[in-house]
Amino acid sequence: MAHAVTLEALRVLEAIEQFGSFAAAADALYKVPSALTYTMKKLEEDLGVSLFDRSRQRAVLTPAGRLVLDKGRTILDAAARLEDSVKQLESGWEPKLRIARDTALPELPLLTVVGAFLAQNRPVQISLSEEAIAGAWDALQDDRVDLVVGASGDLPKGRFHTRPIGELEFVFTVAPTHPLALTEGPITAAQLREHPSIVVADSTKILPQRDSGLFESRQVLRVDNMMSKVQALCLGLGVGYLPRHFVDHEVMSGRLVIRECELPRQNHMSYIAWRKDDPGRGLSWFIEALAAQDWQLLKAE
Amino acid sequence: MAHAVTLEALRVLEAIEQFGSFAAAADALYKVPSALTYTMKKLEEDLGVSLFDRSRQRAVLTPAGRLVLDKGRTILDAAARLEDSVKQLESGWEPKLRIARDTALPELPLLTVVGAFLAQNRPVQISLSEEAIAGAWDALQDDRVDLVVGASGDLPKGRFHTRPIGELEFVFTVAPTHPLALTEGPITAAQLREHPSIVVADSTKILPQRDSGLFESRQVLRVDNMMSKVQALCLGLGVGYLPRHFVDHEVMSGRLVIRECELPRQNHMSYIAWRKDDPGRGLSWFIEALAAQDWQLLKAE
DNA sequence: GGTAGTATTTCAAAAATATTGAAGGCCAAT
DNA sequence: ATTGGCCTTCAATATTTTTGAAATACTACC
Repeated sequence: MAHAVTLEALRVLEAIEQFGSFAAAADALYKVPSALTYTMKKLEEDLGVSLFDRSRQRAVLTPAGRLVLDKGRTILDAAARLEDSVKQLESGWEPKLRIARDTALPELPLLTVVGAFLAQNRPVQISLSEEAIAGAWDALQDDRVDLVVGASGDLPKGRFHTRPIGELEFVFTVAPTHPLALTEGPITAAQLREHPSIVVADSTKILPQRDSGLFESRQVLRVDNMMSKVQALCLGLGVGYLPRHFVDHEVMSGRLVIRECELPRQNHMSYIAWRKDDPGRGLSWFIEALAAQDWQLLKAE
Repeated sequence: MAHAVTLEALRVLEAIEQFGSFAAAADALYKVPSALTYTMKKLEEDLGVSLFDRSRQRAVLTPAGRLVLDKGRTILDAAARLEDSVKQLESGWEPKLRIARDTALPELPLLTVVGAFLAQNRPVQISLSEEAIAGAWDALQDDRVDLVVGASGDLPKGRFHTRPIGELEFVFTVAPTHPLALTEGPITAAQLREHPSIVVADSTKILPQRDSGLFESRQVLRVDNMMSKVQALCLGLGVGYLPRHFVDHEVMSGRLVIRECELPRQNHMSYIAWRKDDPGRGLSWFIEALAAQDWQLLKAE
């Protein structure tokens, strides 16, 4: 057979893995188990590999099966997106719009904009997700999202369009109960090393951990989003820089104090970014709306 | 119908576009034209769009058809690679290995290594291509190649493994007949502006042109590889920096002269780079062989 | 350790889908 | 106008997929 794999076979494979058995998958697909057996047998035969270990009752994926499943998923994804693109071509509205927010940005402004969009009752499904550090770029890169809010850092421009939305300002904070809350003068690098620091880890799965807090601390606690970092700081588990807009409220309520630190953290420009495909009407609307939104950052330009 | 597209339909679509007509595609696919009509009709029906404009004798793609074709191609590609990965899983040898060389690197060392590989008679098809500037990274990114030799510049590390192979040294050259060949002292920025410069353009399709020669010249001639640049320089069409190893031979034969220039061009480190998938035995072999090869660069480290 | 229950496969029959070839229409070039 | 090439339609045919019943094998539970 010239070409082994079919989307149908990949779908069946995915369902089997997802539902845990041929029988369950057959139910979900409104088919009969033997139909799945047939499809999988054929795929195995055509690929010349066995995809399942059938030595026991419950069929379990072989490494080859896992490989085909993993790569197959991205193919199925791409196929689904193809269908979406076609729909977009008709109305101009994309059926789905996936938006990621960098964890350093406040959630409220985004939700406000999303609310305004939903009120228009467009045929566009919105998905929101949160990314940290380079994760936002990666998500865009890998076509896991269509629009990123708050991406920053060394931007892999070129394949993306970007638009600055403001500058993130970081302040060094500790809990009022923390030893470093009471010391005199700016906190030194030496003092820092004496205390754990809280760091938001890169949400990228692929990257070797690259951290946002850069100082070398005796111990580092990694969390995967900014709210966790705020919590950890408030509890006095460690010290670290926070975006200013996160801090104000906590300082007011006495849960955190701002200190000066010898190792300053650069401000960085925050962007919205999207892929250089032709944007649907939904994406275009969001770009404008998000750019006009107040993100509680230092003014852009 | 739940899911419209099938790989088979995409293949047919691609063949029709490639061979220019239903009839020719049918021939190529060893089918009869009406079979293709049937497949395409079904795809159109399922997608709810017409893919061909049939108002005239020869069916021609509609914009929707073009869209499906373009996106479909990458899906077909991915499917083909899936099958290759499965084969790789058995023997360890990947069926195909696509290697890109940055145009700033000499071709000979690569060909030497490739020769040594071919002599081993492995079941691996090698494809070579040439990229300029960021094109190499993009090719890797987009999965158009598996291994890049000579990538440099701000490297989007993280999702790639890299290994330095040496430092590229650039020297400013002009033809002996060129007016700037005879001036006194280092060439100034002002003098530069008086003459066209030859620039290797980014081979990336997506990026807005980003050039490797950075000075502002009155006029810029863009070429897409280093050999063209050498030719253009030898002909005295303009001036520009060249990697040293390209220059030696031309200087010996009197076709170029080296001048000093006020706007120096930084050396940059050259890398081999590959994706962080599990490498096949072919890729592993090449990584070692290429790293051990003498690239006529300044020594790495 | 037997047994009921569940999971998968096998197989032949039935259903659905794809392919074929002949016929027809239409365009374009001679 | 005529001819030849290109695409579609349609009914017949071939192929592929689905089904359900029976067979086999494993698990877990008494």
